[in-house]
Amino acid sequence: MNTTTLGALAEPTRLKIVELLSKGPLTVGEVGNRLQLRQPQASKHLKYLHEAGLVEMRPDANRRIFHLRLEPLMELDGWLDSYRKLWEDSFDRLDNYLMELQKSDEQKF
Amino acid sequence: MNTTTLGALAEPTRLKIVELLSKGPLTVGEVGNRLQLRQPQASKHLKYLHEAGLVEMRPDANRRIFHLRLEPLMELDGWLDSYRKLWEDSFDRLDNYLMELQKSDEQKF
DNA sequence: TGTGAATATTCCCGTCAATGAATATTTAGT
DNA sequence: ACTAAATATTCATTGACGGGAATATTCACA
Repeated sequence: MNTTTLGALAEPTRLKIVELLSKGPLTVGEVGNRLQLRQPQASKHLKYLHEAGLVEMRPDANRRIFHLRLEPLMELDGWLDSYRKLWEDSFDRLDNYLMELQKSDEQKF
Repeated sequence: MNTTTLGALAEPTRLKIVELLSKGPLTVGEVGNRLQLRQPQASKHLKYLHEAGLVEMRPDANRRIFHLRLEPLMELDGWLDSYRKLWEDSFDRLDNYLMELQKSDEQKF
């Protein structure tokens, strides 16, 4: 797994930006407005996200429109695959346990 | 989503520790050996992971056995849910596009 | 109670990154 | 060319964190 992606998401403001952009592309100013950021901070965080590959940019005259890149999130999702198996296994074991419990309960009647 | 989890995973060594512990519990020393860490670094990273809730500890006499906690990873998985929909949608659109392409190809014959 | 093994903690240092303030750059329209 | 709007960059400050080295703690056992 790529720690660059994780590092980019590990900062609260940047995580909010990602969540915001998941609903659609926005300009720097719009990101700043919605998250109550000063303009330079919005620019900086978006630059960081861009360098981390989490975001793409399309210039539009005076402004720059940012939109989310899904690839890093897909990679993260892939990384989680092996862990998903782990907790699915434990749910299976819990299921078995509960079914065994029920069996032994039934024997009481 | 919890940035604590993301922050803990964003450091390469800690990510390796998580991956290592996904295969089973280990002592501090064993973690250090397998990842070529000096003992204090192993201790520190495991402490960090513990405070972030990614790891649990069971004392065993002289030693401490660490094992992975799945809950934070499950939370991360849940956070990814909404994004999964996004790329599944784009795959759907790609499917549609390819099917339209095929249709128009067929018209050539 | 003394010893060795396993682990934790402390201190120092360098680096990175976040913030705020100020300033520079780019672009469209006149 | 000039201006205003949108955005980027620079600079200084501060705090977090990672690595290394040294030391402290804990525990079983004799």
